[in-house]
Amino acid sequence: MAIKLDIKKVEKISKALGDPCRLKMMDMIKKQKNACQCTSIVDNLDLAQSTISHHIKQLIDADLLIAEKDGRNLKYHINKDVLAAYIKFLNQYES
Amino acid sequence: MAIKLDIKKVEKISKALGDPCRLKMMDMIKKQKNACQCTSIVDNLDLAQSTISHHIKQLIDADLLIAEKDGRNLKYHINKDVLAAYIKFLNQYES
DNA sequence: TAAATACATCGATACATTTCGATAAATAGA
DNA sequence: TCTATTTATCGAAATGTATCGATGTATTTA
Repeated sequence: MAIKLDIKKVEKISKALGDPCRLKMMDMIKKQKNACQCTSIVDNLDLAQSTISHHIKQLIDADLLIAEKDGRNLKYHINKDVLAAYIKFLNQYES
Repeated sequence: MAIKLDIKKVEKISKALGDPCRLKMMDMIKKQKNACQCTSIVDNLDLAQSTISHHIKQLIDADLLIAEKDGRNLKYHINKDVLAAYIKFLNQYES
């Protein structure tokens, strides 16, 4: 079933995507077959671990990422349903 | 020809869409057949004219809106090419 | 030409976000 | 159980954004 986003949610998703670090994270997670650990993000971006954690939280709060426990680590993957809903919302402006 | 967005541009567009006032403006402009004057936005949102002007500037700087002179007024309409390119960028994350 | 209208710009203030280091919490493995 | 590892949280400092009122600029119309 398709998700329907309200305007508040669209705002939150847009905000989450409006930062270079978070866009890079999305890229990394996508490239690593939609599963990526926080530690490997810390290794690849030149930011403190607490900062990365803060950014991930925002992507999760926007429902763009889903976290999944994997032993001691967390693996993240992209929430395609929400992304699709966001794209659908934007498509509205195209017609 | 299709527009290709770099990451900096994607960030800017996302940021522009990450504000409730600006989303409302996009809605208004869409509903008024993609052409809308600043004054009518001021009438509909409860914000000072200078604030509206500031928001419009950001949508224009992100190339989401195109301004067009219409006598003493400016008319705004949505830049569908840029919107399409933004959507295309996001689609990347879906596959 | 003068007045009115539409929009932009400026400076100030309030609010939000980014970033860090320090530290806490959870858990895997010795 | 103890230690090391992974992630989250907290408080503080720096930076960025939203908002306003006042004012500037351009243009239409009286």
